[in-house]
Amino acid sequence: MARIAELAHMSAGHIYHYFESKDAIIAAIVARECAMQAEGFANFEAIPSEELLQALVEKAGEGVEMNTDPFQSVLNLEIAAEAQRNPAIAEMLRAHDTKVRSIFAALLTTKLGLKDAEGRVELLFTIFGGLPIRILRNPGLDRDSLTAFLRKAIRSVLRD
Amino acid sequence: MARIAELAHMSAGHIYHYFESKDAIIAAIVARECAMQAEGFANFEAIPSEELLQALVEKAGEGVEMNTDPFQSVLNLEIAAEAQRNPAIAEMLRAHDTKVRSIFAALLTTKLGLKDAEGRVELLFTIFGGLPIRILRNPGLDRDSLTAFLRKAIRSVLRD
DNA sequence: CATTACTTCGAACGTTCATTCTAACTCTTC
DNA sequence: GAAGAGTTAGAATGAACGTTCGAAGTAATG
Repeated sequence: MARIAELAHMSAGHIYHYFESKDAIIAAIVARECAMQAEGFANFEAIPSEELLQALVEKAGEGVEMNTDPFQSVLNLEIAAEAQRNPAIAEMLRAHDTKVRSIFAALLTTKLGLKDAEGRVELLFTIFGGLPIRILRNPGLDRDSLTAFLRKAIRSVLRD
Repeated sequence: MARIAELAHMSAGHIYHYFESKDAIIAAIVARECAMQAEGFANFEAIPSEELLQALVEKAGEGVEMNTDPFQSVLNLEIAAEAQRNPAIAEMLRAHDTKVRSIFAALLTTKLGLKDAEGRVELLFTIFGGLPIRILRNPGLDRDSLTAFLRKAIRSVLRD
């Protein structure tokens, strides 16, 4: 709280006029991150069926960039760690995950005509969700090389 | 420390006869986890070249099982979170990661004759490293369905 | 100008936590 | 069985942290 107050240029006590507790701040951060991610997924819905596969393959680079970004990757890991000890945060994360999973699976089913879309989605989410851990363990990661093979994998997973 | 003492059936003070500090306990846990993981990778080296690809595809199921195990996945996420605020732990993780990455990449290069093995390894490590986050966000994850597509992806990534 | 409401501060509080220390206990050795 | 070394407990310590609270400051209203 002291550090947050410092960064927000206010006293620690003053923060409690905006947030009920530190947990409320954390919940707000997580909610904002979930909302931002949901927005990203919403963009896919506007893409015509015949372009979707190619678009997903191309967007892989952005996904790698975003999920290995120093700020974003640290925040995402921090959120995961918080969810392990804070049931309220875990619940937020799970509800959000269920939502984006079904959105994305529906996309694959209807636009790409794929069976078992849920399993494919889980694999893709595992990969992008795993990037923060990867960059933590190997900060010198060659993003381009990884992206190249990721694109191969995506094409394979999104094929019948 | 109180909780550790309770689980170890000793007083909190007594623990300090075995470990210098709480950080030393954490470092020991991380070192043990790294050693166990390194052992697992060492097993691959005994596999003949012509069986390796098939073995890796088959071992995917075990990898999913292990990395979504309630204890193991929570511990791995906890270690990652710790590394974010404890430089000593981060260094251990990175040194270990460099080691296993090069072991595995050498395997792919010499036994499977693959180029750009490093990139392939990064993708595989990203996937398995991402499983703890996946199971956290979706505890109801269908492991079999995920494993099926993971095997497809592995075959694709380990092809020329 | 006076009164009221809102804003902001920072000290104080209570709790939690890792760590230290002293004293008691247990075993070994002569 | 006495002495000494190693072991264990548990209270004490001091720091860190989230939160509360009263006072001081600022703006709005009549």
